[in-house]
Amino acid sequence: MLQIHNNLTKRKESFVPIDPKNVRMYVCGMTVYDLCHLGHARVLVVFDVVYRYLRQVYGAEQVTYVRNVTDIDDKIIARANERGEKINQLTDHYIKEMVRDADALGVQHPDEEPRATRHMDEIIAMIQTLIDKGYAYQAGNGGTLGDVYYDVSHFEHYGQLSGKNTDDLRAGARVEVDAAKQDPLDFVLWKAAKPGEPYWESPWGKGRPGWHIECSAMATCCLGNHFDIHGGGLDLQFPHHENEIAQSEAATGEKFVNVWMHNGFVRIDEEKMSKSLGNFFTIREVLEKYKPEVVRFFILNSHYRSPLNYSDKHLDEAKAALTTLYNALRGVTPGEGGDVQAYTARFDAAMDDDFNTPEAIAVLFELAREINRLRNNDALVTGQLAAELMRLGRCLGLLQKSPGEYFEEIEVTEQMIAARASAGASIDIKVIRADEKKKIEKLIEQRSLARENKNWAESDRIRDELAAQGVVLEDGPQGTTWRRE
RNA sequence: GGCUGAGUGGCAGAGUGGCUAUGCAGCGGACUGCAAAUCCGUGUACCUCGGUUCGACUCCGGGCUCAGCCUCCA
Repeated sequence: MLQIHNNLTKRKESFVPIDPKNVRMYVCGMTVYDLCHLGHARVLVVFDVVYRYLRQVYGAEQVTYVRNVTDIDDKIIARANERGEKINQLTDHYIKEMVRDADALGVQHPDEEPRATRHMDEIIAMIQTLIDKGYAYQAGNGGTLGDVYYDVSHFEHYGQLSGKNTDDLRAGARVEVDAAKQDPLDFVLWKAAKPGEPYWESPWGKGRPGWHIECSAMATCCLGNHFDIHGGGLDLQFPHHENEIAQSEAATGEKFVNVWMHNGFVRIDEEKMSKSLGNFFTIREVLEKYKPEVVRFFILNSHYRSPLNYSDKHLDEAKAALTTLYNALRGVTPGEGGDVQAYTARFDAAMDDDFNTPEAIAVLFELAREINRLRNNDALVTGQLAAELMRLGRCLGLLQKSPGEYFEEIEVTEQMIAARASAGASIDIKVIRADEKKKIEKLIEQRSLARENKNWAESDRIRDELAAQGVVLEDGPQGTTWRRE
């Protein structure tokens, strides 16, 4: 049975869906004013795997995954102003870029991707409900008329998720005191628009939502007042998720979420990667050096709640490990059936244990070794094991390409295209790839001829020539195979 | 200061009250024209000090160290 570490109770618990016919999960997605960095990649990949596994357990049609986009906030306004763009020009652009990155990483699309600006009615309605129920107030003297705040003192369970109590929070020197707030812990639900700022009409005048309310509104709108899983990066635990609980439960009078999941940080040199520290890598930058599947493997080779240290060395290791896995699949024709239960069971047991992907990956390597042991003796069983390896890999979003695709695919650069264009050759990427492949295979043929004649010098020369292009040759009983490094 | 989480072999990273994680790198062997890939074999690993126990890396307590949250951040 699936066990999940619930951050609300700080314990691993058996996962019992509210409705097994409709398991519902909401994950806080991006605020779209810049390219996604590796921290975002981790959220995308981790919850993609959660989604895939839930679909496997409960059925593909029985899971609803919602990942929102926050497309209005102070940083977006600031960035749009810097660039002299309209905010939706900016946000549309970065949403596209985000989708590109997510697709590259093999992240499946959520069932819904609501945007804050398209749920303004629900947001305003929820704020109104909070005011009506006495959980929110308009700023009085000293505040900007039209600001609406959430009254934390009215919400009994405030601090449960983050393990904080309101007295400690008030005592903390870092809580900024704002004259408009009745209590320093109160947070803004609706911000009055300053001149020149984008705004929506509301009962409190022109303005925009505060940071947390949009998630409460979108989550309850898409998934109902009470749903199963809410996820996001650990840095959202406080105050964002704490405030979401306060808003949602006060407004609906129902429990908001059963299970809270937070993935750990990506670190660089033992320090959190973050925008404020400026020590982040964008997904785009990393994908210039490593295949997306390598990045995905790197992320999943650590448990989602552990810190993940980024370095080229670790990515190189991930690449080597993935190569081993794909090597096992080479030259094998997958076949159904066979006695693979032991592997399935161990893999599922690992996933059932709070999505223990490193343990699940270990099972993949054991399959690979067994395939390599048997490949020259038992084609039938080898094929069955290979099919199992790919099937388990699918649950992690790994090993879904053919080994040929994985090893032979070349990066077609702008320069290559330009060079070919000026030479009058086709600039169709498929044609370029085919041409490159032909060139390599021609050289391999020449080398095979040399080897038949025991002309080792020529044979090695060709091998070195290809190696210089990043092509590795492997001589086997069935001839020579090649792969790109 | 308050509150979390973590400290495992050369590196990365799971896990368990007594029994092989796994990967990368290393070493020895097989295979190979040589390689590569692969297979076989190989490494006195569990921060520290006490306690519980027949037995603890694994449970409990103290200490040390690291990271994070308490302010925007996935």
